[in-house]
Amino acid sequence: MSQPDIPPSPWGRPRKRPVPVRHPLTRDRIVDAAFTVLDREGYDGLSMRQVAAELDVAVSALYAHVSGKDELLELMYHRLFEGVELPAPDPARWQEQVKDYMRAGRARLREHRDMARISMSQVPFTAELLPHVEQLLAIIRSAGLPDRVAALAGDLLSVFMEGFTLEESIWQERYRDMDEESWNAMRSEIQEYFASLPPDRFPNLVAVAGLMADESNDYRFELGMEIIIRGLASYVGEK
Amino acid sequence: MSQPDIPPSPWGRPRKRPVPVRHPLTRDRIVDAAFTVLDREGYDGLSMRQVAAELDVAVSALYAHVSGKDELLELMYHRLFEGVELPAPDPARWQEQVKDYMRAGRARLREHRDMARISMSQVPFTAELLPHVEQLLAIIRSAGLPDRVAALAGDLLSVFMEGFTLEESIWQERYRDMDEESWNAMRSEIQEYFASLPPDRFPNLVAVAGLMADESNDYRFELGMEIIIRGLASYVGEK
DNA sequence: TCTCCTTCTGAACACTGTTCACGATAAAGT
DNA sequence: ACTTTATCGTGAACAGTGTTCAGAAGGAGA
Repeated sequence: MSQPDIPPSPWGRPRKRPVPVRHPLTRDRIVDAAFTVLDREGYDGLSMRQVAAELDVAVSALYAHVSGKDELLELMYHRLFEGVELPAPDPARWQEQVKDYMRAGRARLREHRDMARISMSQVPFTAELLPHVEQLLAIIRSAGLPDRVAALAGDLLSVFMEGFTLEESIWQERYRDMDEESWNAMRSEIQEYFASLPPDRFPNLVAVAGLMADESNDYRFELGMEIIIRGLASYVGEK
Repeated sequence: MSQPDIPPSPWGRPRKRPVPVRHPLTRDRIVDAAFTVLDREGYDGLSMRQVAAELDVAVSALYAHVSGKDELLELMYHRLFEGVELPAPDPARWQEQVKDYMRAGRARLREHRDMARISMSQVPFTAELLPHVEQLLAIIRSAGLPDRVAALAGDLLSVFMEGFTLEESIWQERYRDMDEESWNAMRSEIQEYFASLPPDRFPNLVAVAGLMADESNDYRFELGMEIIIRGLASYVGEK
């Protein structure tokens, strides 16, 4: 089961040695608690002290298992990728496979409040994540894209997925403590606002006002993917 | 012209004081100081106290002009858009116009350290920014894209621009305090690292290793824009 | 000169991430 | 069984954060 170790990336931050603990505090338990706090308090309320409190433990105890908050965030980010299945590349279905990869990513980001914010400040090039990068790259390269496009496509797709989900979650967070009623009021207010802009100065915004305040994020995400993939597909066969 | 300081005699009444408030605090001066601090200390070092110190003023003075740090960040974000020229849409050149818009955005983000991080957590839908959104939308709609695509295109393009620049700046920041030499060492190390991955498990990463560690960010940005625009262009005429 | 009013100050509050000398505790050695 | 030893967790402290608020300073108007 144990594969040969992937050498640690030179830019990754040095880890604390994984000391086998008999009992309680482990990195995993800390990460679990961190997610609990994140979901309850949001990103701005995610503090080492809150995590420690969640575990009924002194703050300083955390630092024996985790080098600091940065590493904790990194570990949370890694959680995102745990247990995702990586299908074998099927050149005939590369577009659908890419979309599935993106959909899965967005879904996982949405599982935890403010997760997109954490994800955005991480660079997915640590050793643990290489298999996923490799897999996406495999799917894209199997489609017959030129290497210079393939090398960028992963970034492009990830940036869209994370950025889109981040924007989604910012809106969501902004109206977090609003009841259904005032949220609907707000929505129609926004729509009215766009529609009521001076049409001579904002003709285009007014024209698409209905579409912009439309809340079908799923559709918008699908369309965004389709646009990018069409762009990628236009390079198939090029050198 | 300031006079040389005479130490106050301990028995005398406290003199009226050192910093004459020649011209008063304004939002603009505060934002200026914030940028100075940002460039010197980075995002994590951008604190209200540092900004106040930059202006030789007590922290609490800031709160008379700015509701809090959030608003300060928003004002900084608005600065980004000040003085950008908005060309009249020319349907024949829409692709180049979109690219120019993106290039300008990236350039402005790169003018200040960590600016991409600030930008990423802002949603460009405040009243001051509407003309810019309108303008980009005008260019896109002039190209003959269906409205549902046009309504998303602005988001898609912005997300790419900001996300790309953010990733750029994360790398840049990570190796901020490195001299030229150790940075080159690091670069070849990274390239070696990718090339030295077990080829049976990471055939695709190994294959494009050279391209990934390639540092021509400008080229990658151009290519990314081209991909998205090709995707958009594929919708021209569709309904 | 006296009052009003705006602008700025100083101190305080409740937090934050991180470090470190110190105890408790359980395993290992005798 | 008793002692040693090493590890894990504690509590307190440090230096910093955003924000608030009573009050002082200074100029304008009466």
